Amino acid sequence: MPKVSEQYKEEKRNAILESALRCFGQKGYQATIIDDIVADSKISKGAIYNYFASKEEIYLQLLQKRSDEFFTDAEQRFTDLPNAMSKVRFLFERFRKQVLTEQNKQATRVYIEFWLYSSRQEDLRNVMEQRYEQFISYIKSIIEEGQKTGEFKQDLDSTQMSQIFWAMRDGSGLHYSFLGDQKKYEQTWKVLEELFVQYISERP
Amino acid sequence: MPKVSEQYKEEKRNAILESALRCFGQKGYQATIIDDIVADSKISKGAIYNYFASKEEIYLQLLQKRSDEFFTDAEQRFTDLPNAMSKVRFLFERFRKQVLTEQNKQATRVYIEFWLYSSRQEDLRNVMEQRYEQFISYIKSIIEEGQKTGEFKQDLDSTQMSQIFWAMRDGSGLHYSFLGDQKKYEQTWKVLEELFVQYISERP
Amino acid sequence: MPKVSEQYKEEKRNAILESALRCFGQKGYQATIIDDIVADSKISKGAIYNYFASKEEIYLQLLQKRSDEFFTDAEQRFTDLPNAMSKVRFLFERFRKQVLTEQNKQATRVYIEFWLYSSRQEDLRNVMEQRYEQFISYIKSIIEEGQKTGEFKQDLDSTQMSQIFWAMRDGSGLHYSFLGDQKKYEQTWKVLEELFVQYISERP
Amino acid sequence: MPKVSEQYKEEKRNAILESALRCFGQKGYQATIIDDIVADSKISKGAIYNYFASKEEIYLQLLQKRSDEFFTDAEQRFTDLPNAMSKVRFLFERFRKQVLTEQNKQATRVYIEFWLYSSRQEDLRNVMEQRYEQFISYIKSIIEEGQKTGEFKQDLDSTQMSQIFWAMRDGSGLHYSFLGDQKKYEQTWKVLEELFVQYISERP
DNA sequence: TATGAATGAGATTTCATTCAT
DNA sequence: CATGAATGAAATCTCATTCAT
Repeated sequence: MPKVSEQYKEEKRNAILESALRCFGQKGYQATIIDDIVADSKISKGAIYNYFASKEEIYLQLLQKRSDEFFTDAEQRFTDLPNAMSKVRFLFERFRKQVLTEQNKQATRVYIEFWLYSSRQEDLRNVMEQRYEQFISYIKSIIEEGQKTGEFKQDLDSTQMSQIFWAMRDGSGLHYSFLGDQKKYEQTWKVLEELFVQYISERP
Repeated sequence: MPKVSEQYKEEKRNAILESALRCFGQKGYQATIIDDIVADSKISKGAIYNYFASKEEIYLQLLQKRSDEFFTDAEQRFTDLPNAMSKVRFLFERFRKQVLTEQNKQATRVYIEFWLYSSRQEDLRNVMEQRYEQFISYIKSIIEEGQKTGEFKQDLDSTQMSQIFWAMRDGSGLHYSFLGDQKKYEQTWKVLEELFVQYISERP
Repeated sequence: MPKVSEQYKEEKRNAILESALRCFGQKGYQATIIDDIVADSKISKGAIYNYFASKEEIYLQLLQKRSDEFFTDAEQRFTDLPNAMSKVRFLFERFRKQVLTEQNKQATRVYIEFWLYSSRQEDLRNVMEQRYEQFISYIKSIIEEGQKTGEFKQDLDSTQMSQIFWAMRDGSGLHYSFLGDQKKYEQTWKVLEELFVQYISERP
Repeated sequence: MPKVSEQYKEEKRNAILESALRCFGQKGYQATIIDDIVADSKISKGAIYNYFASKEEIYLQLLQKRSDEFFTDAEQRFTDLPNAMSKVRFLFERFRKQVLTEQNKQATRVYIEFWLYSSRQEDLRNVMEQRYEQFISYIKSIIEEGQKTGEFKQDLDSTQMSQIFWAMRDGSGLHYSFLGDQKKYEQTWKVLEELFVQYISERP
C-alpha cells in the first residue's frame, strides 16, 4: 500500500516530464544528461529513477503525453465547428497562431528529433508508426468528411493530403524552430493555407 | 608511404566522409562513435584524426560537401532549360525521382539532424543560416525569373515561396526517410508539384 | 549512501589527495595516470571526479593544502620562541630534522615539479608567485625582527636573505630527494645553518 | 659504407638536440611531443628516429652533451687562474654573470626536470649519480687545493661544501628560471658568494 | 637516408544507472 | 519513497613509434 497519494505521484511524474521537455529541447535528447533534469526539476536522481526506468523511457512518455494532449485538445475544439472546411481552416489557424516561444521551438525540436531517433531504433518504429497513423487519420477523416459534403474535390487521395499537411507542418516547424521569425512564420502559414485550401476545394 | 599525392589524400578524406555519412545516417551523429567509422572505413582511428580534427569537424565537412555537390549538380542540369516553369518542374522531378535507398534516407536524416544540432550550437547557427540562405535564394531566383517573364503570378513573395518549397521538401524528406514507401513518395511529390505549380502560375 | 556528512566528504577528499601525493611523488605529475590514484586509493575513477574536476585540480589543491599546513604548523611552533635568532635556528632545525622517508622525498619532488610546471603554464604563474611571496615574507619578517632587536646585521637585504634561505632549502631538497642519505643530509643542514647564521649575525 | 659524411650526421644530431632543448625547455619533457621537435627543427620524424632511438634517448644525450660542454668549458677557463680562491670566485662570477635569457632559463628547467625524472627511473639513477659525482668532485678538488695552500679552513668537509655549492646553484636556478629578474639574480649571487667565501676562508 | 601517413594502445573525462542510508 | 555518492564501461582524442615508398 503506497504511502503517498496517486495524485502526488502524478504531479511528480509531470514535473519530471516538464523538466525533461525543457532540457531535451535545449540540448537535445542525447546531449541532455540526467543531472540536467535533476537541476531543472530539483528532484533527486534517485527519485527520477523511481518514476521512470531510464532516460529513454522519459523521452517516450514525454512524446506520448504530448500527442495525447494534442488530440484531447483538438477533439474539444472541434465540437462546434459546422463543416470540414472550417475544421481545416481552424487547423491552419491553430498552427499559424502558435507563438514561437523558446518553449514551443524546443518542443518542435524534440518532436522532430524523435522522428530521427525512432527511425533508427527498431523497437521504436512501431510506436512512431502508430503515432503517425493517428495524426494522418485525424486529417484524413476531415478531408473525407469534406468530400462527402461536396466541399472538397472528389478525386483527392485523403491519406495523401493528410500526409502533405503534416509534412508541411513538420518542414516549417523545423525551419522556424531555427529561424524563429514570428511574423514570417505567420505569413508562411497564411500562404500554406491558401495553397492547401485552393487545392482541395471543389471549384464552383 | 609518405609524400603521397594530393589525390591520394583527397580520396582518403572522401572515404572517411562516406563512411561517416553511412554511420551518422544509421545511428545518428551523437550515437556514432569514432570506432564505428573506423570499422566501416577500415581506416585507423589515428589516421582519421590526421584528416579531421574532431568528430564535429567530420560532420561539418560532410554537410559542406553535400550541399556543394547539390549546387554544382543543380547548376549543370539547369543550363539548357528554357524557362522558369521548366526549372521548377525539373526541381520537383528531381526530388520525386530520388530513390529511397538506405543511403538517401540516411543522408536526409543526417541533414535534418544537423538542423537540430546547429539550432543548439551557437557557433553553428551561422554556418546553417548561410547554407539555408543559399538554398532559399536558389529557388527564389527561379521564382523571380518566372515573374519577370510573366509565367508566375506577380504578387508572390518569392522568398516565401522558396521557404515553402524547402519546408515541403524537408517535411516529406523527414517522413519518408522513416516510412520509406517509394511509390507513395513519388505520388506525394506529384501532388506537391501540382499544389505548388497551381499556386504560383499566372492564370490565363 | 547519500546525504553524508561534511566530515565524510572531507575525509574522502583527503584520502584522494594523499593517494595523489604518493602517486605524483612516485611517478611524477604527468606520468601519473588517474588509474594509479584509483589503484592506490581504492576509490573509483568516477568518485574521484566527483571530488575534483580534473587531474590538474587535484595537483593544485594538493599543493595548496601542503603549503597551508606548513604555515599553520609553523605559526603554532613559533609562539613561544623568544627572539629572531631562535626562530631562525628553529627553522633550520626543522628542516634538518626532517626524516628522508620515501614520503617526504616524494613530497619534495612534487613541490619542485610544481615550480617547473607552473613556470610553463601562464595561468599558474600567479598561484605560484603568491605562494612564493608567502614563503619569502615569512622569513623576511623574522630577519627584520632580528634587525630591529640588533641580533642581525643592519645592512642585510631581508628579502634577499629569505630568497637565499629558500633557494638553499629547495636545492638541497632536490638533491637529497634523489640521494637520500639521512646522515649527510643532516650534516649539510648543520653547515648551511652555520653559513647562514654566521652571515646574518651582528659581530660583537 | 655510409653515403653521407660523419660531419653531416653530427650536425644533424646537434640540430635535433638544440631543437629538443628549446622544446623541452618550453613545455617540459613529457609535454613535448615529437612533432614539436619536428616543427622546430624542420627535420622529419623519420629522420629524427634515424638518429635517436626514442624520445628518452634524445633527453639523455641532451643532458650528456650539456654537462660535457660545462666541463670542457670550465677546464679551459681555469688554466691560468693562480689559486683556489680565484677559481672559486671565478665560478661564482660565472653563474652570476649568466644572462637570464629564455634559453638559459629553459636549460635550467630541463636540467632540474631531469633530476626529478631520473629520481624515478631506476635505470637512470646511475647516469645521474655519476653526473652528480662529477660535478661534486669538480668543486671538491678546488676546495682541497685551497686547503693545501692554506687559503681555506682546514676543517672543512670538501665534499659537503661542494654539495652546498651545487644546492645553492640549483635552488637559485630553479627560482630564477621562474622569477627571471636579472638584477636581483645577480645580487643574490653576490650575497651567495660572500656567504660561501666568508665561510670557507681561513681567518687571518 | 628521408619522409610523413598510419597505427593503436592508452590517457582523460563523462554519465546512466545503482543502491546504501 | 528520497537521496546523491559511487561505479565503471565507454567515448574522444593523443602521440611515440613504425615502415612503405
